[in-house]
Amino acid sequence: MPKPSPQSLTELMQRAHDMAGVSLADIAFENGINVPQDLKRDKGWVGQLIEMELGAIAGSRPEPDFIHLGIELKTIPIDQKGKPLETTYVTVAPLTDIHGLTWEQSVVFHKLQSVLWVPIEGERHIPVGQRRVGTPLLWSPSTAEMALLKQDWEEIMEKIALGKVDNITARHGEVLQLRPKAANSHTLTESIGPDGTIQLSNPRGFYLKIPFTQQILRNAFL
DNA sequence: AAGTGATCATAG
DNA sequence: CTATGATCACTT
Repeated sequence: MPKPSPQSLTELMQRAHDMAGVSLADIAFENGINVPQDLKRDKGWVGQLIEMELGAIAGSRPEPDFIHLGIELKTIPIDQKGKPLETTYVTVAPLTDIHGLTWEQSVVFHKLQSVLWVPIEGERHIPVGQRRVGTPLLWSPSTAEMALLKQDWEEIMEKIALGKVDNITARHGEVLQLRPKAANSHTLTESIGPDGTIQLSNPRGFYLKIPFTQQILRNAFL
């Protein structure tokens, strides 16, 4: 029995706050879900579990989790100090038909307009079921954060447009980086080649780097 | 230990 | 394959 989608921001935040301090095993039990021994083969398990508990719309549509509220849900694994353990995936990167695409039109821009961060204990020595949910945080980028994101996005997209996608590494970008996003390194998708024609490359995705998300969480709890 | 590149499951 | 949800695991 799926949970109904929250009808207001207030209701969503109320539900999110009610999860704080609760273990994943408890939340899984409530939803009739089994807890995996580890996340090696269940990498998206925590995210799916929280989506279910909060009543997010299921599916893999390229839309916000709470479309009617314009809010994107992101769980983020943290250590005991509250520091993120992993980078945060944002979206796949368009590698073709990007002529004239602006930052304001980009999927990254829209996805990060309003994000509900749900920190989850993520250290590997803690059994998955015993990991607890932290205090939720509704975030929208500040002017400064937005400027950093825009700058990185524009630099990365310019390289893609110039046919240099295969030369871009995760080192590019201060807060936003481009990394492989595929089943494996042999997966191919169309991209722009050095000569301007269509070629094949490993699909890429945009990720938020750890120091950036760490600041977001830190600012909220200071 | 941090950071980058690779990978896993599932829905459509 | 694309897009959703991310974490794994090797290199530095």
